[in-house]
Amino acid sequence: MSVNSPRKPREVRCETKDTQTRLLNAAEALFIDAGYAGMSARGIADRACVNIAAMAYHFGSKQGLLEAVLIRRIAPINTSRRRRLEAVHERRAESIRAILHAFLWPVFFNEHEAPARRLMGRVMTEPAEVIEPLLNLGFSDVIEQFVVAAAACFPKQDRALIVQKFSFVVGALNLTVLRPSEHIFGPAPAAEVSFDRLLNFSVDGFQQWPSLSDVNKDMA
Amino acid sequence: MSVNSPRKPREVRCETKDTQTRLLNAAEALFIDAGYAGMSARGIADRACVNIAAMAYHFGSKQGLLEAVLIRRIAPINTSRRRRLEAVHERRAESIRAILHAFLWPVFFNEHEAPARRLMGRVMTEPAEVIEPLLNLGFSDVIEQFVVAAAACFPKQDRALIVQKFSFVVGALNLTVLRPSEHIFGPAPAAEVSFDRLLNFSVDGFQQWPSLSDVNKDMA
DNA sequence: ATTAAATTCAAACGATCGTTTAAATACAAG
DNA sequence: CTTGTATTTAAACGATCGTTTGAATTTAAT
Repeated sequence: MSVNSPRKPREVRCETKDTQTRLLNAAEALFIDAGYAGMSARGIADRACVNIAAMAYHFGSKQGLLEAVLIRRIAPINTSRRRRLEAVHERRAESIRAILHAFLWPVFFNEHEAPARRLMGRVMTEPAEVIEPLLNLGFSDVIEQFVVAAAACFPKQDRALIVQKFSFVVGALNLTVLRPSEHIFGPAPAAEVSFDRLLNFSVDGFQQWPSLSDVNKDMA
Repeated sequence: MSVNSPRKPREVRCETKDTQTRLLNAAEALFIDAGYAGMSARGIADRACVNIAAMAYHFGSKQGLLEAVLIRRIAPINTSRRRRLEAVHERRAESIRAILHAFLWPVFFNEHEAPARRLMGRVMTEPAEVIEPLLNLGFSDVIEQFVVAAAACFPKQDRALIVQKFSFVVGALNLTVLRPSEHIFGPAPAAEVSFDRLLNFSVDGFQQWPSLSDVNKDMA
């Protein structure tokens, strides 16, 4: 069965970085492809060219390694999100576009680009017990701050509506960066293109636009 | 470790339906929670109150059981999507709202409601090798038809832009129905509420609204 | 060179994985 | 009841799982 096929032999020679970094990179790649349950300790060790026991020595356990993988990528993204949101507040430029820009930008443009993007997409789809420890690291706090900022832009809209609209943005972001099935939507556009499109789409979705009939009335 | 904790004992008595249905229901529930790699044959058998060998007898393999699970829920949804899109064409009412309505409605409102919704959300996040056999069952064909219909609504927009906007809708839909982390966005609203909000959000995102500055210019 | 700490290693642990086998049971038709 | 088919069962298969052990090796400081 293809799904349970034995591990493929590594096609590329191993990296030259230190053991911990090689473990982090290998675990990251396998987690992105197969999720937590689908990545095996031996698969990680093989890809990282380290002994199977190195994982326990450096990270305590498979779960500990995953947490280190997630923190390495997601903590910088969330830090960047916080800083950008603060900057928006400082220049009193709290438009929904500026807020969503601050939320989306760090995912598409950061020092680790693609791996960080796909990690961000994968982690949200994992079972609750896998990501629960991560959520306690300030992930939901950042979301909360952005929801508050977005709600301030639309004082007439229900708070619950704002929350759900924000979840729509997160969902669209997830599928965009994870790209689980290029068979369906084709190859991913450049990050700059996807970012612009997603930002425009999200801003328009957040806006409470007049209905089309009203617009036509105004035209008349 | 909580992630690798032993299977919890079933708290509810087993269903009274036939073996195949019990297997399908059990596999569906475990797949929704943990994905393909995270659901075990013995966990399925335990939950369905059947012998471990029953899975191979009735469905050939774990993979065969998963395919049956997916077909049972997703085929009706896609059939409904096709019918509704055809109806839109027949009454010559091809607005983006009507098209997205036809696409989203069958996910929120069908005879199996919540299980079908969450299955739909989970399957899109699985590794490619897991869902590949499913995609050959007309899944991507349906998407393609809707993309064509949506593109016809906006002849001035790039086809690639339409495709990506549609992927945004699918992503927002996925997170809405999967709800991997209620810790972040709180409990899910009623299906009717989520459907309305997602439809409005998606329609507005698809529209090529004038920029805010242009609107203000028109107001002046 | 000697010592001590840090790291890597081969090997094995018990547990669980998906799957298979062959016997036991249930069931329907003659 | 008898026969034959359909289904369920207990038991075991080899493979892989995450983790642990203790010795070998490397590294750095004296």
